[in-house]
Amino acid sequence: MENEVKQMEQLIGGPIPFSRSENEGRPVYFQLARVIQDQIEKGCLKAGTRLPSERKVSGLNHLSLATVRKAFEELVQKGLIHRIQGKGTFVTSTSERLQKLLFYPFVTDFKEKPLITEFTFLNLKKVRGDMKIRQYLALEKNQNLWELRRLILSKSTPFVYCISYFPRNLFQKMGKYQPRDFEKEPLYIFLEKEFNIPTISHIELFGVALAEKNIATHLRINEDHPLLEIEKLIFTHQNIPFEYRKSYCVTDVFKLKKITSSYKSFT
Amino acid sequence: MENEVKQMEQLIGGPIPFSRSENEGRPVYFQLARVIQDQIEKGCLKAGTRLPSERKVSGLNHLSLATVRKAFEELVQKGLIHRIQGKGTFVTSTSERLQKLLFYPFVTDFKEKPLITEFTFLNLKKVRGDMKIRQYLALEKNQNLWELRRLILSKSTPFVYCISYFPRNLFQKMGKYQPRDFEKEPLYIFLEKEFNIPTISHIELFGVALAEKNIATHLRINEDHPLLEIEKLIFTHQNIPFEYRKSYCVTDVFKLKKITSSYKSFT
DNA sequence: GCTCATTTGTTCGTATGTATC
DNA sequence: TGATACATACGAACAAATGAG
Repeated sequence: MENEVKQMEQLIGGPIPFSRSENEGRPVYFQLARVIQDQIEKGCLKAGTRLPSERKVSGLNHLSLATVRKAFEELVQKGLIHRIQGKGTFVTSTSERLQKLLFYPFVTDFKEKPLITEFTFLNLKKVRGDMKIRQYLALEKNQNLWELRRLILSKSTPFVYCISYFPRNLFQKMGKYQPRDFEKEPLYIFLEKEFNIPTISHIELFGVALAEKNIATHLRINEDHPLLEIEKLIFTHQNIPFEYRKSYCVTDVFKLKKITSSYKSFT
Repeated sequence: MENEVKQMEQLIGGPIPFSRSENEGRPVYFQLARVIQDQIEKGCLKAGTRLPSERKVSGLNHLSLATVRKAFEELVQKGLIHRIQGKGTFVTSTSERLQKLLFYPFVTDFKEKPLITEFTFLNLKKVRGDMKIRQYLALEKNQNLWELRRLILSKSTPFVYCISYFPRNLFQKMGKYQPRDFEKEPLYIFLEKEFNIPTISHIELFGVALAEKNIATHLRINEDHPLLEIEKLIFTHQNIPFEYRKSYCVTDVFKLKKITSSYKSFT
């Protein structure tokens, strides 16, 4: 514990890499927030680690408490850190950040709770991938991909067939895991824990597709059955894409639910 | 201008309906924010109106500037108000809040910009509506609905068929508008301006449907063509639903795009 | 183009309350 | 109980943007 805090002091408690004379027009709190965010994005500050206290940062850097506070609040708003009264300030993990953001929230009706789902590992192999996918993931010529196929079930009934692609250079040791490892927790939690790649944002494209034979078999439906097709590109810090995913969903009974709010609701 | 501010002072610049002795454990800034939010939700403070300045609220209510500031910041985070240096603090309108939240952002690819779309009015009539819709919109027994049908086009090609339902009691004079009124701006802007009902949040259910004859004709496709079906329930303040919408989208060329971020990106 | 009053934005300092261990 | 850390609240000063004159 003591050791962790010591380490942080060197990073952001010590001399912060900006001087107040050449502050480039940006306010001090903004620059401080930037420096801390950089540490988090570079992976120096890992999920769960405690930052030094307001007072320490304020004292060591000759800043007002209010300034440090404002910098911290910036990062709280972004979901990068969270603060617990009496305990301290901590780097937020992907699972904490996405706790309420289910990737496959299927329901029968607006007011129903999402299905409880389980994943089944089907297949993991090395592939080159077609041009489109390689472009999405910004691959170099000599780089290859992992292709991961999974099935999502509810009460033992499969209803989503899911193909994921990952750049090999970011996930070199992915081949060493057991099928079980891909099934016991959401993938983005697995990826943060094992590869230190947090999930920050994603873009989805929704369309319709007809089931081809292989997929139809796994989903226990007829060939050419209409399916909800979702293409998803998933990003880590600094808008770097690390996964392209294609999902085929049976929506005869359950439908995919998305909630959008223009602002945080009152608590 | 002077008159507007005067009016506000009576509302939130005057004696605020809480006394510091019986503050119920909630912090002062929180109670102040709550009072202002109530005024906005009740419609007393309409979109675009200016609130009294920090100093005025602070002085008239014997509060610290920092306390008023924190209350205002709460409401800024929620998107209810926005502040402009040198000008003042203003109630945010729906169109400002949803400016970047397109309802039908269709694209050919992840990186492409959304299609420019136009709406065509098809039909508006009074209906009773089936049980399901009446439940969604929490209708009383004697209340009826408006049914609005529209077509969404891009470059004169129709690709979304859209049926909306509204409770008649909230939109009594809807029948008096011309088709043109439904076509010249997004519906949520029209509804805020004409009926003073801001759009705050919505829930969507995504599924697949086959085109029935009437819809297929309008969309210029074959019957039973597979379509992306979106059911949407739209809410105003205090989670009150005011529209149920069903959209049928042709996704052969363009796909619906959704962006999800676990936190605000840096600017 | 300039000045001045107004309004929000930033930064400093201080004190006290409250949760955690 | 005490030490630590965040949360709330107050007061003050100056910077920066805006708009009216």
